[in-house]
Order: sequence, then C-alpha cells, then structure tokens
Amino acid sequence: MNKIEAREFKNFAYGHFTKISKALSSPKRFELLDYLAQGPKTVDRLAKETHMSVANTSQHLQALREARLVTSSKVKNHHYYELADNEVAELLQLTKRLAERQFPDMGEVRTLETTAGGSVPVMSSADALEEVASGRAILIDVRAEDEYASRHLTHAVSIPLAQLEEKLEHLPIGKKVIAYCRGAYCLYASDAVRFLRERGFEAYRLDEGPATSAISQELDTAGGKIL
Amino acid sequence: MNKIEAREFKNFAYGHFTKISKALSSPKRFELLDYLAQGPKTVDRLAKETHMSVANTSQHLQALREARLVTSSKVKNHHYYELADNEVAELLQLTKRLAERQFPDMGEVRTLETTAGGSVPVMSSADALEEVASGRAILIDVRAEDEYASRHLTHAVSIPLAQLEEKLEHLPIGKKVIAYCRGAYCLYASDAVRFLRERGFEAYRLDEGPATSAISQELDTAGGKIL
DNA sequence: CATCTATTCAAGTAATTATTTGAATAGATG
DNA sequence: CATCTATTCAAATAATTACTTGAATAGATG
Repeated sequence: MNKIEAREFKNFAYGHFTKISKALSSPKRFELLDYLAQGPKTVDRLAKETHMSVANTSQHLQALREARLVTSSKVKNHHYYELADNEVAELLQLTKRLAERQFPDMGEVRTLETTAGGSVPVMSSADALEEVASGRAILIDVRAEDEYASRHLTHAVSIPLAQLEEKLEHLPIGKKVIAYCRGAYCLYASDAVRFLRERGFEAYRLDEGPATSAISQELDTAGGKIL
Repeated sequence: MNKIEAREFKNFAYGHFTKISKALSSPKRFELLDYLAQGPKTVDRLAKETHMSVANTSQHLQALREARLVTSSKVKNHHYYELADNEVAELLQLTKRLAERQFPDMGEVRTLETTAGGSVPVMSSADALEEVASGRAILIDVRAEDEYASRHLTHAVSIPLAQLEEKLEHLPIGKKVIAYCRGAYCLYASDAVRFLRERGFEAYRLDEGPATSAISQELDTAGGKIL
C-alpha cells in the first residue's frame, strides 16, 4: 500500500481517538464531566460548582461538545448540558480506577479513609448494602435534590448537605447513618459525616457514588424518598 | 470545610486523573500504546513502526511511563517498554469504541469495510468463529511473529505480511482465508486480503484484533501454529 | 580499548492550549 | 421597549507541549 495514504488514514483514526482523550485531559473539564455525570446542568451552575468564570466554563463545555462527550439543549434561556453517552461515564470511571491503581497515594483516598478536612470512617458498598437491608442503618444522599432525582441509590433518602441541620430531627436515633455524594472524590459526604458525628450519630461515608460500580447497581436507582 | 483545603484536594485528585488522559491525548502516544498492546517492544522498533525519530519516540515513552501507563525494563542494551496494566488496553478500547459511536465517519471504517487503499471485504468475529470452527475457513495472523507469540486468536496461523508471498503455497485451496492484524485501524490485514484476492483466494479481513472484544475472548489466545 | 548500537538528555523553536477581560447576543421580565 | 439574565464570542496574554537537532551515556562487540 501507498505509504502516504496509509499515514493519512492513521492520522485520521488516531486524530479522532485523541479528540476524546484531549477533551478529558484538562482537570477542569474532567471535573465538569464528573458533575455532569450527576445529571444535566446549566453553564451557570457548573461555573459555580467548579469555581470557574462563566466564560471559561462555557468554553470548556464547547470543547467537550466538539469532542462529542456532551450534548446541549435549550430550555427558555437556560442551556442545559449533559453527558452524550453512558460510555462517557464509564470512561471517567475507568480512568479514575486506573489512576487509583497506578498512583498509590490516590488509592489511599479510598482505602485509608483520608480526605481533606481530616479522616472520616468509610464503609464499603457491600457492607452498606447489608446494613441498610437489615435495617441497622439508613442511607442518605447529600447531593442537591435534582441530582438525587436524576439518579440515586436504592433506599437512599435525599438530604442535601445545606439542609442537614434542619432535618436532623427526622433521622432515626440509634441507627447508623451512611452518607454519600458524587463519589469518593466529592467532599460533601465527609462534611456530613463530621457534622453528624459531632452530634452523636454513628455516621460513615460510602466509598462511592451512584455513577459507579457493580454494587451500586444492586443498590440501584429506584426507591428512597425525599425527607 | 475550609474552601482552600477542598480546592487543593480536588486539584490533587483531578490532577492525577488527568495525568492518565493527558498521556493519551497525543495521537503519537496513542499509536505507541496501540503497538504496545501487541506485546513488549524496544524504542527502536516502535520508532520504525510509528515513523517517528528515535529521540521523539523515547520522549513520548518517558511521558507514558510518568503517567504509569507503561513500564520499562532493560535486557542487554535494549530497553523494552510494555503496558503497565491490562486496564490500559481497556482504556484504549473504550476510547476507540466511543469515538466510533460518536463520530459517524469513524464507525464506517468498521462497518462499511473501507480502509485506505480501497475497500476490502470484512468478516465479523462471530461469523469468523463459525467459519473457522466448521473448517470452511482458515484464520491467519499477519502481524510480526513475536506479536503472534505474545498473544493471538485461537486456531490462528502466523504468516507475517512480508512472508505471505513465499508461504502462499501452504494455504489450503478452496478454503476462505480470514486475515487479522492489530485491529480495525491497522492496515496489514487489508493489504493481505488484497494480495490474496488478486491471486484467487476468497479472502476477508477480521473486524478486530486480538486485543479486543468478547468474541475474541472466545476465539482466545491459545492454539494455532506458525506456518 | 576503540567502536558500534540503543537510548536518553538538553536546548531551541514552533505550535497549541488555558484563562481573563470585555463586548455581543438572545431570550425573559417588568 | 428597556432591562436583566444566561450564555457565547473575540482578542490578548500566559503557559504548556511537540518536535528537531546534536551531544552524551552505557553497554556490547570486534
């Protein structure tokens, strides 16, 4: 075969593959995708969540759209962005898992129960499933309500972190409380656990979020209620 | 929680995740990994296969090693690089699959049987499995011998492309010939198919290589012989 | 031990990417 | 219709990344 033609073909193929990985290669864009894995969101909201300027957020989202990792739609004068395909979430997950395997101090975040703000007791999904099923524990989702609505773990109850204090009285005394948020690298659940422990609850954070894992799929996406 | 501390934690986490995707974000490095998915290789050989300068190849390989996607070892004065983890191959595969799904003209490479140098008949792995099992076809691996040795499909026979002409007489007359190489984006199998068709064989290229897919795992890695 | 081969290193240039700023647009709302 | 909100666009600067060239090293081999 003609060498020039062959090179063009390879450039075409590898050029396309790397549109995907280029889009994933910026920490900010990776973080945006991580938020979008919780459900559709507006530019404005993503800008607040990631502490970026709106213009910068918009530009990153456009880059993600060009790489076909997200799609956008207009409702009134809000533009909603969302993941283009469930495989995008899988790609995020696989990348995280590989990072955890290959960089020892990454893996520790999950296993040694350390997070920013001090360490917090962690419970594995397998244990949590058992505790919740047996009625010894309740599972709370401390993300925003719409994220809970878009997808959550079975039997989880929605208590956004900001409302935890006011809803404290609704929590059953004597039961363990297992909190989760977006995943192991989101800090809301840790904040919730510290808050609850200061008030005498036996609280744990779940080692993952609703976007991941075989066990999460057993916990699943239905059930639960908004407290 | 303290905001500065939280931001540092996120920078740490997302910074690590994107070490992986940054490493994958260059077409040349993606191509290098694709070659390394066939087995360990030296810098020199990779430079030839990818048509890059040795210095440039070496630098890219060092970047991949820093991202923990490959490891290196020294045998005499040859440095062998290889994939650090099987999940790296999975990541390549998932990225390719996503690109095929999201970019229509990418997907066509596989389904419309077009490749550089003119289109060539393609056979799916499922069909190939059946044809080979029933004895109506033979499966040939046209990659280098050491790549075949490192991992190949069951019942495949090794005939490196360069030796195809001299080994033509060993091919059974009247049987279909199904050729494969590194995967859908490698052109050796297409070259082999065109060569064989010009000489009267009913030849097809397999739609994937040994690094991928559920069906490949049925075809598997053992069996076969070097012709 | 001189030389060869394989690989890495260092420096420089070219190219690409990220972020900020301020202006532009498009659709709601008073 | 004037104004407000949400988002995008354009231009400029700062930062990072890619590739080339030529020299340096380290281990074989004659």
